[in-house]
Amino acid sequence: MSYDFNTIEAKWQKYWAEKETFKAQNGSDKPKYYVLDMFPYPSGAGLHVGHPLGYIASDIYARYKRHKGFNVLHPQGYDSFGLPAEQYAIQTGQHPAITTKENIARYREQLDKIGFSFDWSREVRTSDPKFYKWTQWIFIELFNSWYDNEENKARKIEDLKAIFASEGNEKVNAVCDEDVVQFTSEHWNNFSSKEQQQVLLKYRLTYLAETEVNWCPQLGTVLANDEIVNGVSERGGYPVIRKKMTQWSMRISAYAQRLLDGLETIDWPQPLKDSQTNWIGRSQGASVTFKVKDHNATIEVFTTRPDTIFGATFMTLAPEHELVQKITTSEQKAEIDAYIEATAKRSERERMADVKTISGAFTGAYAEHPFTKEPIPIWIGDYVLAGYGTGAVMAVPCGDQRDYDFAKHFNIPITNIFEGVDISQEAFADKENTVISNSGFLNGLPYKKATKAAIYELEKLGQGEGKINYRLRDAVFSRQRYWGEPFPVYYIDGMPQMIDMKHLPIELPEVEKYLPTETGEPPLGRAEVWAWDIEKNKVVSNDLIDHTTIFPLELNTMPGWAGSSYYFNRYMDPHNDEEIFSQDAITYWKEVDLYIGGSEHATGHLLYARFWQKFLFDRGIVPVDEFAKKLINQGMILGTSAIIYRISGTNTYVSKGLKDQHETEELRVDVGLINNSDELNLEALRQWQPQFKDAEFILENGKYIVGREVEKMSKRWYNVVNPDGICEQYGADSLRLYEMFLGPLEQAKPWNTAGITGVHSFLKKLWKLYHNGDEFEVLDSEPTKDSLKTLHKTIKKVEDDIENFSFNTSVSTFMIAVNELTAQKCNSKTILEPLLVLISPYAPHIAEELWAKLGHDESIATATFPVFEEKHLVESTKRYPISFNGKMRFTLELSLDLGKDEIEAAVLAHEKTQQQLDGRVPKKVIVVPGKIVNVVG
RNA sequence: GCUGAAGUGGUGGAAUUGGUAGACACGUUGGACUUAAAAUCCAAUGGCCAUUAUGGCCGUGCGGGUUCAAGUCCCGCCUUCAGUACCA
Repeated sequence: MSYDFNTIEAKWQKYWAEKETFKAQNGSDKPKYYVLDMFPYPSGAGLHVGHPLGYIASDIYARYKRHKGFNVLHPQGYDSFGLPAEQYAIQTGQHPAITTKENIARYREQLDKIGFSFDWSREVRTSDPKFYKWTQWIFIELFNSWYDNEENKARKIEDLKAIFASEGNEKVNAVCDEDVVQFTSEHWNNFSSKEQQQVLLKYRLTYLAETEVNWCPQLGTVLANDEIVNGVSERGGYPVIRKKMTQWSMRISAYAQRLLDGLETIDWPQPLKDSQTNWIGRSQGASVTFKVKDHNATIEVFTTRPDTIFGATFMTLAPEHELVQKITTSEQKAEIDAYIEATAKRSERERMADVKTISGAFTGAYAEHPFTKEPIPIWIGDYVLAGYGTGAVMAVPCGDQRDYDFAKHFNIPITNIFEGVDISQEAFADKENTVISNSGFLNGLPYKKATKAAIYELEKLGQGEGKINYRLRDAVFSRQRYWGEPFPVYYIDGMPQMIDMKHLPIELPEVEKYLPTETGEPPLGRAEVWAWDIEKNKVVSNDLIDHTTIFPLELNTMPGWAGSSYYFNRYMDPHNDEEIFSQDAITYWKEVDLYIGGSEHATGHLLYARFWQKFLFDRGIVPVDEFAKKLINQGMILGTSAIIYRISGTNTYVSKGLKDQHETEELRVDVGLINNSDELNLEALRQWQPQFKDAEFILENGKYIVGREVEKMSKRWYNVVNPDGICEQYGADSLRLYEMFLGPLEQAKPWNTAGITGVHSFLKKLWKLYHNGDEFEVLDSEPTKDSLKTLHKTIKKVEDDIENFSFNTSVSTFMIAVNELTAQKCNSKTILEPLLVLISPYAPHIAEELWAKLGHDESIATATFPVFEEKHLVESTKRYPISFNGKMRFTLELSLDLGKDEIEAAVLAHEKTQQQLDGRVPKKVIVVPGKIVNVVG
């Protein structure tokens, strides 16, 4: 019987599904282990071979952990809200729910063919109302919370109301909007309900605010910072402009420090941690308040170098700074207005691309230096960003290159406050080697002491304090889209009201078109039934809005990251309609032990998910404040495009080796048209696209050889390889092994279908090992010492490899083992049975088949991982470290079972006499001039 | 510019962490089997030189250094990829 992988794989996939082999129980005597993949967005294009890489790795680990006696949770689901389905709906009128459902069905079919051990009974979809009920619930919880800096955690808004009612807000140390004014309990109690709501909104963890947002006109929506790449939208590459809008925001800035601190406690890749650290952007310094001369106004700046305050010879405000209009003198007004207009016109992208050009304008106003009381001219310039710090800087040209360049450009005086430093060419920014001079009370002090002293003096004046500033901004949470979670929010008198939890979910209404309305409202503005009846507690028709009992509902939807910020917890108890998850479930599973996914989510999903987890922790809903202990970023699998060379102006194509003789242009063709040796199938090409029907070819040695280029797998380059075809031709086990064999999990690597024959023939050899001719035959015979050695060597290596996520090398180990066992003609059950368990995480189908043939009724998934016994390896070479002449240290590799002293003596003896060692002679002794370095037995 | 990772045969990649560099596989070449092809099996395969046993020299981006011993450690360069960018 030959290795009929198609039949075997279909059989076992059906078996696993029917027997629910991989269904996880909430609770067990075994220790728990939670292995999670980043759930996919089901796009219309289906899976290519790059997608399953991480899933295969996590599946191997999950299956391994089951063999090791763990109760493993390994779920899968779909991140099914998103822009592509909506764009498709706009173009075709097809409801996104239908497109999404179809795409999911296709994904599932493809995933099933690869033989994953997912517990599909726990599947979640973010676009399923049963799921987004809980997304809405978390939103409400955030709305009903505030961040207490004293306790350093989120607390219920009820607590805050109680504090306001009894003592006002004077003593409250909370993360809140900057414009809150102080009030007493008496004030509070006399506020109208609306006034109270307005005040509370400034404290809530999700709040409504007029914010300047990244507006993308082409997409008709607001984008978060991480959805913008190089000043254009990540999806589609459209321009993005700044615009003021009333939006929901998430007060993630409250968690900036804890998000940083938490990184210390989790085992995530350093590059990923670095980019989160960078994104949060903590900088320590001071805030300094400058009085504006002749105005009742002050300018607050943030600086990391308060020690250089005596070097401040001017100030620069961002053009958008609110004080600009107020302080600009009439003589300077025209110039300032012109400059502001010019900068506003420049897109974010132009501003970024053009950082070299120095521009700015003088307001005519002066600030007063806190210590010298000298006047300091106030300028505006677009190198100061409105969105960072206070949107204003004290410019110290001698210590900051940008200030220096600005000063030179506008002929502003530069004062040198550094001892023994030449600043005639450039600014001096080396903190560590700074000695301050020309700076009053700071003279002679180094950076650290000067900083301390400056802050101390500023505090005395009441014009500054030490401060930590973060780059991390609150996250805008509104999207002007249809295909997202609706907010559980209606408005009374312009103030947002939460819909009671028991009426959730608020389901998406039907609309006839998925575009924004003519008046610029989000698509939900088109819904005819989208108003809230507070008496009936249900969504009713818009016509009925009377602002007495029926009120308008929020028209925005939530962003893509809403559902993905907690889905990992929902898998623990996915069908619970009463709670987001039971406390039993979350107490048992706690957190994700291993999370595998792409590094592109570093500053998006992975940051927001950590934020929500910390919030849920503060509110006692989850037991740990980091959701994933260990995370691995799998590398991208790249495509190997095929290139043909057209002679310019003709329909003649020249083979790669001859292309230099002609003037050619490159065209990419489908990689499916290429055989294993880069030869193009001309007939298939002619049929592929009409333009090649009458093409002519200049061949070399009778063949057309294509050029190859490694690049991202994409339909555009015709280099996409579909896993279905691979499964059909070589089997899922081959696909799984090959994806691992390609290279280290975390590294980007090119796909080349040709190489799969290596792992495929390994599987055929493995199959043969269990067969005598056509008959299955495994005997109860005593294993040979060599076979035991092979087995235990393999156990050791594979176990180490899996623990270190170095799956590529264990595939090689299997190959070596099978080759050795074949050469040993091993047919002993003692060897062949545990070997299957080792291989089963990688190639589960063939392992199940052979396992069943060995007479097991239960799935191999229930088998125990074989135990490594060192005694079987003692016959092999062994390393002995010895010292020699008291100084040199050697490692001797011998197949002799000798003691340390004997070896030392033996080596000395051998070196001198080349005589026998204890009756046995090492095969080879490597000698470097006069000294033995290595002995190989 | 800054941060991080990495440079090993024709290719993907190994190397027990300082101890025989190139495991394993692809590809290539030769051979066996076959009418033929596919499949399968065997052999060779870093470079140069020598050779009808065996052998020698050079080799892990470049230049130095430490060491009996360096792909691995140290110093200085070069290149590539990824992230980030007027962050005060």
